[in-house]
Order: sequence, then C-alpha cells, then structure tokens
Amino acid sequence: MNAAPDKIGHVPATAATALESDFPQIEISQIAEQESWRKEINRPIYHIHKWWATRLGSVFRGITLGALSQPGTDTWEQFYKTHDLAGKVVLDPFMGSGTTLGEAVKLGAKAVGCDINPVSTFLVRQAFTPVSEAELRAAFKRLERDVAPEIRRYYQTRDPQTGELIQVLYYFWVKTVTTPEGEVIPLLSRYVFSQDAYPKKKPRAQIVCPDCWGVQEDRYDATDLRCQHCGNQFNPQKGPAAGQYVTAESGQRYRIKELLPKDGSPPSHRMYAMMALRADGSKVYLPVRDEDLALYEEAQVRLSREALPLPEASVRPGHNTDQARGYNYTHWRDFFNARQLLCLGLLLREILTIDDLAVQEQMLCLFSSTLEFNNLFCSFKGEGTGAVRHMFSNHILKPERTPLENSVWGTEKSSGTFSTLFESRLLRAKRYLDEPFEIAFEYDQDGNRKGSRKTVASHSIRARRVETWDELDTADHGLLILNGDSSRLPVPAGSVDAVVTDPPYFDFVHYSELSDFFFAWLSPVLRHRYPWMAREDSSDQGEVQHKDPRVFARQLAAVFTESCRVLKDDGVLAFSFHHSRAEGWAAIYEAISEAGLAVVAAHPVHAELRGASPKTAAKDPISLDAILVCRKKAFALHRSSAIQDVRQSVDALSSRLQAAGLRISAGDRFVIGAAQTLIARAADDLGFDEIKEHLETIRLGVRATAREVESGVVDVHLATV
DNA sequence: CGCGCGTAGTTACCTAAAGT
DNA sequence: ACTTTAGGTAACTACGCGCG
Repeated sequence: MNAAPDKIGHVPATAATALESDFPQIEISQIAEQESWRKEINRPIYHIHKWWATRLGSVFRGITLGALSQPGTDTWEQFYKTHDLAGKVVLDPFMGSGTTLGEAVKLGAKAVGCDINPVSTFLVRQAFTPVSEAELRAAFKRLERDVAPEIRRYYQTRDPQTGELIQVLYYFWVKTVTTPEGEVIPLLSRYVFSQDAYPKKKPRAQIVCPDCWGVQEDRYDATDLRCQHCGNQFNPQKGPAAGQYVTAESGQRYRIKELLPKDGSPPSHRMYAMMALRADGSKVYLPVRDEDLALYEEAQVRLSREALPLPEASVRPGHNTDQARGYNYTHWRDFFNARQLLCLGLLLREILTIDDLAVQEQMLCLFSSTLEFNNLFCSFKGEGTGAVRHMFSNHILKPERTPLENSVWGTEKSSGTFSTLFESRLLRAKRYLDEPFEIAFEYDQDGNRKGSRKTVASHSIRARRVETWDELDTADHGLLILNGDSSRLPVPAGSVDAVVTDPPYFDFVHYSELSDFFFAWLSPVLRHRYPWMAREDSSDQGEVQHKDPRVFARQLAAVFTESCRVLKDDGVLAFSFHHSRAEGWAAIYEAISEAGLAVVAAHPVHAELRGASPKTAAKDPISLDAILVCRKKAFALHRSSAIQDVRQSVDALSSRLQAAGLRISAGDRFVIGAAQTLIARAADDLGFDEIKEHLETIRLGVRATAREVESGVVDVHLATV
C-alpha cells in the first residue's frame, strides 16, 4: 500500500486488518505516557492485585482495535468511539494481569486468556467478576464488626500526653547482628529514621538516640546532637552499619553477612520507634516502651496457641529468591513477624467464613494484595512520599535493614492496609467495570495541550465468565479464563480472530518465584476448589523463562505454534516487545519463524517503564516497545529489504517520535531497528546465529548514529555494512 | 593482591495527579 | 491551596572479573 519512509513495515498485498498498515503510534504514546503516571487509577481492573508486568491499557486498546478492524480503518478516529465487536474472539496466551482481556471485552469482543501461573489466573478471575458494591460493603462491614477489633487491639499504644489509647500506624524495626564478643549491633546507617521527601523545605526529622533509644525531633542534617532524654552526645548521620560492613563499639569492622545467626534462622530485629495517630488526627512519633513490647509478646503467645491458616511452603532456590535465602529466609512465613502472622491469620480465617463464594474470593484477593504491604520486606519512604515502600517495588526480594511494620487492618490515615485497599483498589476496580473510561487530552484554541480528562468510550464491562470453549462459542460477551500451558489450548483450530499478547522477555523477571509469596497463602485455602491451586508452588515445567536464549526461543515457539493453530487465516498475532540485546530479538525471530508466522509490521510505542532493574538504564534507557504484528507465513507477502533501508526507517521513525516530544535514546533506536530487521528478514528463514549477527550490525549502527547525532558529527551511512 | 572497569544494587530525592 | 500517594530517577556504592 505504501513505501513511504515514515511508515515502518511493509503492507502485504493480502492485508486483512488495519493493524498491518496503520497504528496511531504518536497519539497512543502520548496517552500511554499519561496513563503510566498512575496506572492503578487509570486502569484499576488490572491493579486489583500485584502483578509484575502490567501493560498499558491504552496501547492494548489500540492494538486490539486495529487487529479487529478492516484494512484502511483509521484506528485513531475509532479510538474514542464505543464499539460492539460481538462475535469476534481475542486470545491472550500470556494473560498476566488481564490487560488484553479487559480491552477486548470493552470493545464488545469475546476473549480467551490463559496463563501458566495460578496467581495470574486467580487475580484475573477476580478482576472480571461483577460483584455489587453493596454486597462488598456488607461483607466488609461484617469483617469490621467480627474481626477488626481483635486485630486493632494489637496496634495500640498509650498517648503519653493524654494517657488515652491511640492507634499505631507503623512500627519501626531494625535488624540486629551479634558479634563473637556478644555485642548486639543495630544495622542503622543513620539515627535519622524519618524525614520529609523535601528535607530542604521541611528539615524537621525524627532521630533515635543510640544510647537510650529515646526519640526526638531535630534537623534532618544535624551532625552533633545531645539526647534530650539521657544527655548522650552523638552524630545522627553516623550509624554502625555502612554498606556491607558494621562497626562494633571497639572499632572492629565485620562483614554483616558473616554475623548472621549460625543456626540458619533469619536475622533478629529490634522494634525501636512507632508512629501513632492521635485522637485529633495528627501523627506522632513515639519511643517504644515496655508496654509496647509486652503487647507484641502477647501477640507472639497467641500466635502459638491459635489454629490459623498460615503458609507452610518453603522458599525454593532461584534467581530472585536467592538473595532472601542468603539471609536465612527459607520459609514464606519468615517474611512476617509474629504480630503480622497472627493478625493476617485471624483476618484470613474470618474471610473464609463468608458464605457467598464470589464475595469471599473478592475478599481473598484483597487479602492477598494486603500481604504485599504487611511484611518485613517493606520499608518506610519518609513523610510526604506515601509512607510504605512495598516489598516488590524492585522486583527482587531484598531483606530490609530497617523494615516497617504496617498495621493489618489499618486506620483512615494508613496506606497499604486491608481497610484502605478495600476502597482504593477493590471498589475502584468494580466501579471501572460499571463505567470504563479512557484518557483524552484537551486542547486550547491554539491547539496546545492544556490537560486531560476521562472519557467514557465503552459499554460497561458485563463479560459473562464461561468455563469451556463451547460455552464461549454460544455466549455473547463471553470470557474464558484458563490456567495452564498455552502450548495446549482447549480451543479449536482456526477459531480466533486475533492473538494479542505480551510474552515474557528472555532474561527478565522470574514471576513464579515471586508469585510464590502470594501462592503460599492462597494455595492452602483454594486448593480444594481449583485443581490449578493444588500444587507445591506456582512454578511449572511449561514456564517460558530461560537464561539460554535458544531454549527460551523453543519454549516461546511452542506457545506461538499453538496460537497460530487456533488463529484464523486472516487473523493477526500481535505482541509488544523490547530488549536491549541482540539475543533477545534473535529468540523472538526464531520463535515466530518456527511457529509458521512472519512479522509483517512493527509500530514503536511508549512502553511501560520497568524501573525494576537499572541494568540497562544507565546508558541506553529503553522507553519504547515495538508492537510486532505477525501473519501466518502462507498469507504474508514477504519483501526482503537491504540493511540501509532498515537504517532509513530507524531515522525516519526516530525523528517523527522526537518531533512529537518523546525522548529517543540509542536503546530506543535499537528497538526500532531490531523490529525492522525482523520484518526485513521474515522470509529468509535464518538460523539463530545468522539473525543475531544482522541484529548486532544494526545495534552497532544505530548506536553509532545516535552518538554522532548527539556530538554533531555528520551522519555517516551504513551502506558499506 | 590491589586496581580498573563495567555492571548490579541502594539511597536520597523528585513529581503528576488524586485527595481533601 | 495544600497534602498525600505511588510511583520514578540520578547519583552513589558494592561487586565480580580480568589483569599485571
């Protein structure tokens, strides 16, 4: 259809969908960027529970719309219209948090989602279960009446000013080590334990005395302080812990890891301060007194006497879990202290008494969300920053030197507690089912963007959950949510209009190791209800994740082959992808070819930013995803192009995106170039090493160009390559 | 064994938009 | 208009590896 240099991809003569030629990449990138600021508010149904790689809903709305529209349709023009694509079926074989399913049902299509991870299947089923706000509120009220008072009593302290009992918001803990001489050292790097996010504007900070453990207020940068309780003179900026070392009173330095308990138990902790909520609603920092320690011990004693549904599973060795295991965290229950285990156990036991199973499972999902904010791997972020840094903010399991103990039930001023997440996550998500919305920009008379608003562009989400393909076939707006290996789907051949997905990226996060944290709680209470919950852990032989790109390619090929089987001949398989290394792309190429597919188009678009690992972020941060569009090989028109054409496309695309205000790094140029290379070589059936070599050439080529452009050196063409 | 180097992991600080 | 939330990012620091 066109060979214009500003379009990437070559439109096959047989194009069957709009997505093969058109994608409003700039408009959607801008919305996607806006959406990514507060994903949980802009697409609440995909954030009902923690998932590690949630895709941007607006991008997947665009992809799904394009994949289900006739060639020549202007996708952008259709973006805000209400659609009713009844009869169309969309499949996502890596459904994750369910983004594709949600966007497909919003367009009125039927959807099939499958994931090998049971936590994913559980959370997606909860996300799409319509339960009325009234029913949920009634269940919440019952819990509030029957179990909240019991839980709250373990989060109380006496206000030293008034003598009243007040609620504790947070307990501050610090890990301690014991030297061979018997000295117990707290692993504090500073004695300032709380300060504002803008310390220069609000220098008021909380400091604990290393001698008497009294708490006092002073400047965040104070270097010479006299304790107002015991008179001790000290430097609040210098604690005994620095990096991987700790210094004893004698001046002797030890490696912290060498002082861990020798018996293989997790590190010890000391509770050293609290933040409580006064009757007038103000927050106050308090030292820990004997009565507070006694209350904790009471919880410990009760924990040993109660029969509670607590996790028994051990932490299996793995890429993401070894760091925690290195600190002797060998069982998932080690991630919680006694009070947390007691209160979580009491709450879970009560939730399990809810008769209506649909409501009960909504509450179980909320309970599981709460776990993320109520364990010893959480930390305090400081005032003015959203107090709790939850355990998965880094996609790793890093033992915190100074854990923050949140309160399980919570107060009106808490964050990350059962009662606050009920409103901010569960009810918000249910409201989105009733009234789904999109972000739209508003412009002033001169055409400048002046703000954004939410606009309704879909019918309410009334997907009917079905359990089999036959039911889906006959139901309007059916939704089939499966658990299992997507290389064997209970779906007939040639029955799906589009496959829209986000495959795991070679070398990235190992979800099942992390999802075990939730699975350890969910499995014992759900294993009799769902066969896919009845396993030892959330891992599976069929998982697509391997450090060897060739093995990874083979695993991915199995799923793509199955997707190709169930796909109609005029359907597309589209997915988002990016990777900073040639191997990652070579693996994708191999998986696609082996499945009998060919990449026919690629559209760059704003990616979800994975802040998790800075491994590539330093030099060439990637902010683009490539939307790769594939057709069955027999129905795709192939055109091999020369490497300089690929280079030209990269230049054209990059400058267009830059003109639209996106920052394009060398890493982004490689994403565009690699995607172009997959199109250019789609017909060549290259082996892994051959395609990798091509990709390497492109990688070096586009990087060089980026540097030259930056330094003002005249562009040199790669025609010689 | 110390050093340089590239990369993995941590901390301090910053922010758009929601909430009040 | 101000505070809170749930994130992000720059800069720093530790770590592993090869090398003399």
